[in-house]
Amino acid sequence: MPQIDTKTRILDAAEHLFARDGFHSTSLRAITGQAQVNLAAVNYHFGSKDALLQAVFERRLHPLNQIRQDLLEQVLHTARQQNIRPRVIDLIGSFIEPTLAFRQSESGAQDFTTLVGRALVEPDPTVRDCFIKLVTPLFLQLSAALQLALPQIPAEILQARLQFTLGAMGHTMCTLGRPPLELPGILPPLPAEKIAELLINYVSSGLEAPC
Amino acid sequence: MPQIDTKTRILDAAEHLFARDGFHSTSLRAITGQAQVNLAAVNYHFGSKDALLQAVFERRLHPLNQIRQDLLEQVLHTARQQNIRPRVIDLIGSFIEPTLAFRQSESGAQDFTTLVGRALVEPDPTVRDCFIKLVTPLFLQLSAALQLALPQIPAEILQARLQFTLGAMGHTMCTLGRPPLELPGILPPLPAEKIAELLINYVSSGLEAPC
DNA sequence: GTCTATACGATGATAGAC
DNA sequence: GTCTATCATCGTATAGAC
Repeated sequence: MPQIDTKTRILDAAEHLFARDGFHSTSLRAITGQAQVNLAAVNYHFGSKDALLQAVFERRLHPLNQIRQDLLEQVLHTARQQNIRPRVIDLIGSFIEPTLAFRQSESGAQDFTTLVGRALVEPDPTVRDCFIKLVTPLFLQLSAALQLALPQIPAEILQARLQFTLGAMGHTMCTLGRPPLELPGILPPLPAEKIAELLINYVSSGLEAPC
Repeated sequence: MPQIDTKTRILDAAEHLFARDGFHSTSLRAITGQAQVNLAAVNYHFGSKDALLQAVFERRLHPLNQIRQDLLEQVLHTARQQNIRPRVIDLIGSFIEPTLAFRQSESGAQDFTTLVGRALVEPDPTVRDCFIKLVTPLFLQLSAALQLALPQIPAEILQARLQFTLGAMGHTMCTLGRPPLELPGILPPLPAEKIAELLINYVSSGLEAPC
């Protein structure tokens, strides 16, 4: 009798191996081997390898996006009440801070951020689209909120800047555990909370820059 | 008789397939098949699959880094002559603009930027280290130059911000060709030159932000 | 419902004859 | 250098035990 149920064991193993080796380089046999379950269990519980990938994304993203969305709406609500524009730093904070907190708390979350980093640069639609469609709704909300906070910035410029932000954030999250550039002349890495604070500061400044 | 020599055909095919499918998911057979050369030719010309990857990186990075370094030294030289601090926007421009120009000009450069994007998030040292060691010298020079331009920023903060910059830049370069988020509510993408200008503006602002 | 054992067809790696 | 026979491994499907 396993302590953890089969579905979870498969998800944990898949998350780890997809992050470490990439989706296409990871075989179902490697996953079921690590999870100590039968090969066919993947097909039984998830239907296919693609569906398993989607389940790996959903398990983490659904609760995380819920938190981010709640925070975002809270920021917007407060601003509306006070009849002022929301602050960029608060909007961005509602997006970045839960991500960081989540990454620190849950075991396997580090693997997950690596997987997200991979998905962001993946040209193959199997992996990329699977991730993109889960974050797009929230991303559009954030985009609209930032447009509200920065009405003087043209929409297409703001959108480009949001892409830069996504890149900075994704890269930071998925390389947080590792040494930044493993070579001499590099200072020891800062603690994750400090990095998050610096990142929010950095991207806020970039988003608000005069055109 | 081929119009292009065997080594180049292998490099072109490897660059394309490594970018599209990832290093580990690309077989030598796929490469030699696309290049229309014999399977053994890879081992003859490059020695191994790993060495081929390194050659793919070097072919693009050596000339590109040379240009970036020349530009960087030119910016530093001008500042020294005028006895003023170099401007962040010029330093960052010397790093980003040649990359963009190169990406636009050379065929296959788009594949290459995708490959770089992959290398930046790759946990496996085979791919990652191979790339990192080729960009580190220039990266350290840029880091030192920015420290000169921004003496009021503590070194460890500047270093974190440089990592954010690397993330924003890497992500931008490797997703330039694709639609940013392929869903409704998204505006048509801007031309690459405009994106580069916005990116330089964005990261400069982020780097210079008050602590 | 859950899980296991096993099989299938496809694809790719490997090594030895030519 | 090339071709080919052989073998390993892939994702998926199915039959049946608990």
